[in-house]
Amino acid sequence: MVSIKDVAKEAGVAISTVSKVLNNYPNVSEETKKKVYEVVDRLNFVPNAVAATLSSKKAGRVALLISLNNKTQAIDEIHMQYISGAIQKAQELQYDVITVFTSMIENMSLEEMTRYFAAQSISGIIIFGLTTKNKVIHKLIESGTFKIVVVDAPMVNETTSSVGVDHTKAQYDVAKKTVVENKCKSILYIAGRDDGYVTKWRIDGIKKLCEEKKLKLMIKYGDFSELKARNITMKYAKNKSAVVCASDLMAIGAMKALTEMDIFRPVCGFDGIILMGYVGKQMNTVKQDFANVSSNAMEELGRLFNGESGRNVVLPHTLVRMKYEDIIC
Amino acid sequence: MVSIKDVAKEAGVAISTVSKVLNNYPNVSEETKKKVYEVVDRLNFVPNAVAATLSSKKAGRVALLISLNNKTQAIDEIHMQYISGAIQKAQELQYDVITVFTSMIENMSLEEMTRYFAAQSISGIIIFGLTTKNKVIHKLIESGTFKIVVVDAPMVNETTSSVGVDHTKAQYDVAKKTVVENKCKSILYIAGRDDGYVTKWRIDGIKKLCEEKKLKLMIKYGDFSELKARNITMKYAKNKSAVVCASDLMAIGAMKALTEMDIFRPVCGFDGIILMGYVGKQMNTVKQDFANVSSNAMEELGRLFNGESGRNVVLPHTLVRMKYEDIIC
DNA sequence: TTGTATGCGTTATCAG
DNA sequence: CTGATAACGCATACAA
Repeated sequence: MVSIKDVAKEAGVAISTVSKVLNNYPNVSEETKKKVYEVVDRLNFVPNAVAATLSSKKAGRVALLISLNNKTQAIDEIHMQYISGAIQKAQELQYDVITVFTSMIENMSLEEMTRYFAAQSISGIIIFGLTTKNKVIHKLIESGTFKIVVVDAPMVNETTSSVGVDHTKAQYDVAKKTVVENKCKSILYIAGRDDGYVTKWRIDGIKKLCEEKKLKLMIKYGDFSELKARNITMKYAKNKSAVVCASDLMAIGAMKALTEMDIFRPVCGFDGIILMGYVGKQMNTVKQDFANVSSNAMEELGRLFNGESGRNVVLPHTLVRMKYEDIIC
Repeated sequence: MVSIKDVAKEAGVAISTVSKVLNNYPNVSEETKKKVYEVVDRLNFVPNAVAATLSSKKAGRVALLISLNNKTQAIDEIHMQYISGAIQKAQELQYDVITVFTSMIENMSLEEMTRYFAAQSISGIIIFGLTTKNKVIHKLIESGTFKIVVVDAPMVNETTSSVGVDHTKAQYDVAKKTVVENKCKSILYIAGRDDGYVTKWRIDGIKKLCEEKKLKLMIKYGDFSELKARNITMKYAKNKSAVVCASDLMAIGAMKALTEMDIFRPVCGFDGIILMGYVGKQMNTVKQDFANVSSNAMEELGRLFNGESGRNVVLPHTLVRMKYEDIIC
């Protein structure tokens, strides 16, 4: 294994000089730079990331904290996009990434959780799928021990940023399009889980629309469950003129129910997952670019690492109709 | 941050003693053990994994190498299962895990790739989705530099194990069931990509069945593409009595084509992905437990770390019919 | 501009 | 059975 020592010897300079060249320190002559780079190239040297993080005080290791609480694997697509987007950007920024599932740390106290991350020299964490119920993680965020970026949750402080689309506006937009297209008068809204931040935001969106358009609105909680959405639809959709759902999966459940009931009601979803293309009928949905979201989250973490303070980052969304022809390949 | 030094001081022993206690070295008195553990507990000490891997010579960091070449996100489910299964088991075995996508290393030479992993102190690699075309990775395997477990590819040597279901038998089983149920006489087989190892194995399976049952067999390569499977079906399915596909996605494409052609032919798939439940009609498919596969791969890597030599590990598969009622929740 | 020396938190090899 | 002490590979304050 060729180390920085070998490079130094071969180039006829000191270890520290090589280190300086590699880390772009200002006071190094062009000549030695060239010399060092030549040897680095020739010996095919890559600095040992483990040694670097041990030695350096500066941030560079980040943990992806992912909740796999939902049993349904149909949304694995979303997590996978999150992971690959984050890892891609991390490589660009030269950060190391470890992936952690909440199931691995769910019973820890704040102390234990802090140690757990500290033991891995983690300096930043990106949290996906945080609910209001997870108290320990909230404490972790408040503690300020780590730089944290939360996706789709309104946590912002000196060491914490939040990243995500504007769920209120997105829900408003997609519902409006559906309602206008079909001249609807009353809406059955199937919300997510009451412990989810996005749930509240999206409800705000649908409420705003209904006030503006003077539509009657009934809100039921479907817990992001396809089955519950199905049952709710069976029970309440008949005398409504549209079913607006807070997720694609619930929209699929609602649509299947309507088909069975043999009545037509426009349905719209939220997320833009590929699965939507397979269920036969088209519908409007909000398309989030999940890889882009987590890529942005990683960049935002970079800002925090550089000493800047937390903020709220809003990412764009688009409205789409997904049909089979679009997704087949 | 409490370190081993703090523990040593607090317990009134030497650093090395603490280390020995923590790593279960033989020659330590029960008394000092108890003393050390008490302090470890009280100070909530967790050894720094980064420092440990830098210092220790022993294997403990593994890379998950994942191909995301297919555009279709419908199979993200599979990758996600692979990842979570591997990480779960790794935590159990006290290994560190990093996730690497082939896109990040695809243009590297053997040298560069070796450095890349070495730079991260990687000692073991689990490879998913290897094709015959990736020459550099084959060289990496032959080099013996790392302990490697390959999923679904027949690479076995002193430092390499392979893990996966018996694809030949699985293809034979699922096709047989379909053929028998429907009393078929001739088969259109839509294979995967010709550079995939599983493709060859599965073809062996269908050939064996056709010989046994004296069925006429036509084989076409669908490249695991839903669209190609669709086109192949359109072109050749009419005068066959069943369509056997080497993947669920292709089976879905075939089924959609048959529906459009307004003819019925039994179709069977391979993989058992959730998506199958959404496409309306049921069909037979092979269910692989992907999380279990990668969990086993991680365990196998552990064996290699312990100095044992490579081998071929065959995991069980099951036959299922997936319908909507089974997957909704 | 370059080199020297020290430390990061462990593990491992000795000597005691 | 226990304790110094030298690595591990790199970063960095400080000296030259």
